[in-house]
Amino acid sequence: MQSCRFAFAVHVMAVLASGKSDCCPSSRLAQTVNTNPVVIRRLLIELQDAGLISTFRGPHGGAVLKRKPEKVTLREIHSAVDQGNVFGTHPNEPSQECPVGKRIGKVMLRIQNRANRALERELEKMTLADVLRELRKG
Amino acid sequence: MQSCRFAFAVHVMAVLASGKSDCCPSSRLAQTVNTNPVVIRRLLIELQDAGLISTFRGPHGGAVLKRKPEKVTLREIHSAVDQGNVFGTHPNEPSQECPVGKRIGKVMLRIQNRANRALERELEKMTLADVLRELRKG
DNA sequence: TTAAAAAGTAACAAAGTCTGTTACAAATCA
DNA sequence: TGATTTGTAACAGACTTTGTTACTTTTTAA
Repeated sequence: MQSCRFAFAVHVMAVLASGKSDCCPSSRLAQTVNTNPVVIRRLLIELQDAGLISTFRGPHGGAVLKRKPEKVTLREIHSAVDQGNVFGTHPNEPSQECPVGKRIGKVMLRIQNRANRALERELEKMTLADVLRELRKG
Repeated sequence: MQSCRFAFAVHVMAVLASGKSDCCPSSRLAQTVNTNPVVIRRLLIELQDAGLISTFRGPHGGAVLKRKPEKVTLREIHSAVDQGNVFGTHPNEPSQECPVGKRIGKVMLRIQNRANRALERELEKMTLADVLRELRKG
């Protein structure tokens, strides 16, 4: 299966950005995403490490955005929660006796890098503010 | 983990393209990729369905390219063996009571489509002939 | 006609990943 | 001091992926 962490993260960030409340606890985020609070907290840690949010403990604690939605790109959210490879590589080393097998690894790495960067470029074009606009449009 | 099918498929196509032999059996392909012949045969079926190769049974059977390497893009190879979503969506339906949860699905679909298309555009720029050139360069 | 070689296919095992869950420790506030 | 919330560890269940075995079907050639 594919990971849904990016979808969860965009959802969480959108809720925080449309925030009527200052601090949103993981329990509330979990309700709207429809998952377990621990799943959300694990996400929040990654978003926090990426500098996108802050979290606070204790009563009235929770998560808040550190930046305005216009200043948060989807690339930042993506790279915060998803390790960045679009597709996988050979799990076992190919035959070093075959001229293709001997060098395919390096070539695949270049292809991977180009694919990763293309994805990042596209995600860089979209901000959390764009997501909010789309949400309002319906 | 991520699927390595695309890497395997590019490897296989490169071997077929650099083909000293007309027909390459799955057993030989499996050797250079370093995996099991059945894994290769499953790939070959998908490449065949995509119109990129032909396979033949019986002695001296195996796989052959149907087109010249210059006419095969990496996008074609990719879409032949990888279902085309860069990242996953919510496994459980989000809360329909939350204004974000209610509409995030559609918005994520648009984001997904843009990401998928960006990846395809990049892979479309590279052909199997480019891969062969890179392999020779080292 | 028969034997050998190859793809096609089904069934299953093993490993890994991912989400979800429970439980508890640490921190914070009233 | 007690309530609330994050942080964190441990584990279960489901799913995906690769690899493996075994068998059928097709094809070639002796």
